[in-house]
Amino acid sequence: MTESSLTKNFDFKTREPEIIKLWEDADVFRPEACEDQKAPVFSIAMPPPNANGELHIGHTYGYTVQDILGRYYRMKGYRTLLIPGKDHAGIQTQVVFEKKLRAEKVDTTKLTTKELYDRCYDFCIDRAQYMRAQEKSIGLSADWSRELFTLDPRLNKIVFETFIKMWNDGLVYRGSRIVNWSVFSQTAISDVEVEYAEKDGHLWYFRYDLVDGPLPGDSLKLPNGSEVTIGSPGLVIATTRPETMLGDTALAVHPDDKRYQRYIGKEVTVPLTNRKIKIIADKRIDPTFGTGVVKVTPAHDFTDYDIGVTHSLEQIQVIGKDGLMTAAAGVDFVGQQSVAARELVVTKLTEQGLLLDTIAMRHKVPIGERGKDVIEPLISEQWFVAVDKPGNSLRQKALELVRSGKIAIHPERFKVLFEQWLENLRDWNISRQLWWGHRLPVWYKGSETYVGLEAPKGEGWTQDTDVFDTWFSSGQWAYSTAAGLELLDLERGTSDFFPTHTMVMGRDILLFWACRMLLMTAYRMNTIPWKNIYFTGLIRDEHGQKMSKSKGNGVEPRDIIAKYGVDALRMAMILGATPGNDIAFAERKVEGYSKFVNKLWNAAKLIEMKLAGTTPKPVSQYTLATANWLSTELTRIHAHVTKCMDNYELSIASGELYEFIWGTYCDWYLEFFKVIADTGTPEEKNEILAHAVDSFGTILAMLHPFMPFVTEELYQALSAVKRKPVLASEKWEVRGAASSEQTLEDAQGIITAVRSVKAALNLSAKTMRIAVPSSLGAEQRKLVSGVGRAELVESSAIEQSKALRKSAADGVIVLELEDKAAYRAKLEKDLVSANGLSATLRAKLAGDFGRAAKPELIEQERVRLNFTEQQAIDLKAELDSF
RNA sequence: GGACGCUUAGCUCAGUUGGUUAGAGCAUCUGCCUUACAAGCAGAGGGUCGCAGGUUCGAGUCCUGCAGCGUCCACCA
Repeated sequence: MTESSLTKNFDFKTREPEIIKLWEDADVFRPEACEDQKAPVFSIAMPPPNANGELHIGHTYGYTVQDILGRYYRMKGYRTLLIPGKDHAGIQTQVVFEKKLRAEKVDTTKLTTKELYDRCYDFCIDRAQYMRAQEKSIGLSADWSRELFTLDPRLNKIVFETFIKMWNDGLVYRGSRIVNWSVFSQTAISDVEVEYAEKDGHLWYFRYDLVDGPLPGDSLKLPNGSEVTIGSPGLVIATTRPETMLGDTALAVHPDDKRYQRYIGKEVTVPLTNRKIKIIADKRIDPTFGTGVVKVTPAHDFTDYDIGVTHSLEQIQVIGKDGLMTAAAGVDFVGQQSVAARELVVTKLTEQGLLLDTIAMRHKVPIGERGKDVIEPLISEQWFVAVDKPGNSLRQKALELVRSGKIAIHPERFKVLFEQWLENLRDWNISRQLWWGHRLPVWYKGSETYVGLEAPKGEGWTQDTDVFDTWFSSGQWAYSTAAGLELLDLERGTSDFFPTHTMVMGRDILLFWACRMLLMTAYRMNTIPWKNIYFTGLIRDEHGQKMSKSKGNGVEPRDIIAKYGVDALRMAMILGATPGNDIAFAERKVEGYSKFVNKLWNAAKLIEMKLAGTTPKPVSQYTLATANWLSTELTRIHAHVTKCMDNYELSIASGELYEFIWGTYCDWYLEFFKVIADTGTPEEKNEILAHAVDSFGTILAMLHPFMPFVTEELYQALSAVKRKPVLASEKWEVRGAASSEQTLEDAQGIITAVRSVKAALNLSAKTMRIAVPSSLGAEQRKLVSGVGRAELVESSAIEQSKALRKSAADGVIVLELEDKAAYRAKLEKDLVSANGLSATLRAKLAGDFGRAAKPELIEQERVRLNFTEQQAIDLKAELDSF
C-alpha cells in the first residue's frame, strides 16, 4: 500500500502559525473579498476587550462563538465583517496603570496629566498588540485592517458629537446629586460597578427628643425586651450608620403608621448638634423595620436623597470625598475617619443616655467592583444623562425598541432583563474624576458654560477635567465603529453594515453594556444597534465554580492551546454549551476533542492513501449504494446543521457533526469505502474515490467554522479536494448529491448482528461463516463479508448442530458456531427483551393511543410490533432447536 | 422581597414544535495491536429524567405547587 504523505498526527504547534499566515496572505477576511459585492452582509462589532492585560478564557470563548458565526456566514456567501477592537476601559485601566507605575517606582505626582495620559496610551497600544496576537492565534477571522481603539480619533469625534447633541437637546446636565463615591479611586462610579458585601455590624437604637416637650403615645418594645413610650420624651430610630446622624435633616415615618401619625409635622432635636428637624411622612418608609422611624440623611443615602428632594430637605454633607468627616459634622468630629466618628457618636449618645439598645446585625455594605474599597454615597457635582425627559424620554425609546421585537434575543428570556433595567433606570452619571478617558468637551469661564468640540474663542476658558464613563463611549460602539470606518453615514442612519447583524456578549455585561448600547443607539440613530444579540454564559471550572485567581482554578488559554491545539479548545467550549447558560470547563473535555481532531486527520490519511496521488474522474451519477446512502445522510445532516447555525444553536450543530463524522462517516462509511476501493471493479473504485473526495470535502467545509486549523490543513493537503486557495472561502454546500435515496440498513444490521454474537462469545478476530437472506444485493453482500469479517455461504452449507439463526435485515441470517450452546443465555435475554417490547406495543395500540394518535404514528407502531413479534417467534424457535 | 436559571448514568452535560424501551463524552467491564487512527475498533453494564400533583391517547419536554443549588435586580434606614 502507498504511504501517506501526511504526517502521523496533526502537528498543530508548528502548523497553526503557518495557517494563520496562509489566511492573511489570501486576504479573505474582508467583506470586499466576497465574490458577490451585492450579497447580504454579516457584521459584528466585536466587544472590545480591555487593553490593559491579556486574553483570558472568557474572551477566548466569546471570540470562538463570533468566529464560528463569521466563518459560517462567509462560507454561505455573505459579505462578512468582524470588526476587532480594544477598549480603553477608563477606571480599570487607570487603576492597573497606576499600580504598574508604583511598582516601577515612578513618582506620579511629578507627571502632568498629559504625560500620564500619553504613557498610558502607549501602554494600551502595547497591550493591544499583544492581545491581537492572541486573538489571531485562536483563529479569529477578523478584518485586522479595520481594528479600532475606543480612544481612536475617528471614534472620539463621534462620541463628543453625541454628547454635544445631547446637550443641545437638553438631555445632559450638570448638577449636584448623590452618587456612589469611591474614596480609593477618588471618582464617582456607576451603580452597576457597585457590589454589596455582607458584613457583621450593629443596629443602634437611639432617641430624638421632641422640641415642644413630651407627647406620650403607644408603647414600643425594643429588641432587648425593654419598653419605651413613644413621644416621651421623643422618638426612637434604628440605624446601622450612626455617624450620618450628624447630617440628619428630618425624621420620617410611614403616613399610615398609626403609632406616629400624631407626631407628623412636629420637631425634634438632633442629638449632639442641637439642630431642630421636622418629622415628615413618606410612603418609602417600611413601618416594620426597626421602630418604624427613620433618620433622613439626604447627603449620604440614595433613598434619603430622594425623600429629601420630595420634601425639600436641606442636604448636609458630613463625610467628604476624602472619606473624612467635614466641618459640618461639628468640631468634635471634623477630620475623623467615618468609622472612628461612628464609635464616637455611639459613645457620646451612651453618655447622654440616648442610646437605648444595640443589636448585632449582618448587613450589606457597598464595595467598588474595581478597587474593592468601601463606597460612600455622597453629593457631588457631576454630569448626568436625563433618561426620562418628558417629551424626549430615552428610556421610553429604548423600551419601545426592545418591545418591538426588532431584535432577536438569544436566549429570548433575557429580554425581560432589558426591560427591567430600563424601567428602573435613574439619570445616568457619566462624568468620572479620572485622567484616563475622553475628557468632557465642556469649557467654563466664570459662570458661563460652553459645550463644543473646541474651546470658544477668547481668553479665559478652561476645560472640565472630568472624563466620560467608559460605557458612554462603548455604548456607542455599534454605530461608532461602522461610522468611524466610513461604512455608515451617521446622517443617513442605516447602511449595509448598520445595524450590525449580530452582537455576541457575555451575559455578565448585559446590564453594563447591552442596555447602554441600546439606549445610546436609540438616541443617536433612532434604531436598533444589532438585529440579533446572543448571550454566552460564563466559563466555570469543571465543578461549576467561578474561576478566580485567589482560588487558583483559572485556565490559561495558551497553556491549553500548547497542549491540545486550538481546534480542540474551540470544540470543548462550544459543544455542550447552551446560550446564556454557564459552562463547566474541564481539561479532559479538550483532550477528548483533540482525539476528534486526530480522528479526522486519520480519515484524511486513509482517503489520501487510497487516492494514491491520483484524481478520480468526475462521476455525474452515483450508482453504488454506498455512495448514495452516505450522500443521502450527508444532505440530511447538512440541512440540519445549516438550520441550527441559522438559529445560533452552535452546540447542537457541532454535536451533530461530531456524531456524524465519527459514528457514521468513519465507523461505517470509511469501512465500506475500504472494501470497495480494495476489491471493486475499476469503475467502482473510481466512483467510490470520487465520492470520498466529494463527501470529505463537504465534511471539511462543514467542520471548518468549528475547527478551522485542522480542516484548512487537510484541505491544503488533499489536492483532489481543494477547489479554492483556502478552505475559509469555500462554499457552504453539499458536494455530490445522491442520485437516489438509499439505505444500507440491511448490511449494517447483519454486520452488527455478527459482531454482537462474536463479542458475546469472545470470537472477535475470527472470520465467521454465515448465510444471509437471498434478497440481499451483491454490493451489500460484499460489504457484509468485508466489514463484518464473514464468509458468505448457503445456509445448507452450515451443519444443523452449529447453525444459529438470528433475525437481521428483514429476514433471518444463519451463523456457524462451534459451540452454539454458549450463546443460549444471550438468546434468552433477547427473547425477554423482544417479548417486553411486544407487550408494551400491543398495550399501546390496544389502548387510547390506537384511537387518538395520528394515523401515521399508529401505522409506525404496528410495523414495529410486527417486527418484534416476528423476532420473538424466531428467537423462540431458535431456543427450541437447542 | 421580585425575577430568572439549573436539578437527566459515577462525573460533566446534550435532549431542537410532547411521540421508538431517554443520549454523548469521560469513567467502569469484556474482547481485539483487523495496514487510517491503541489518541483506535467491537461489544456490554449503568438512569423510577429533584419531589408531589395536573393536562394529554402519550410528559425529561407543557401547567401548578414544593425542595435544593446558583445568578441577577430591588431593599436593607
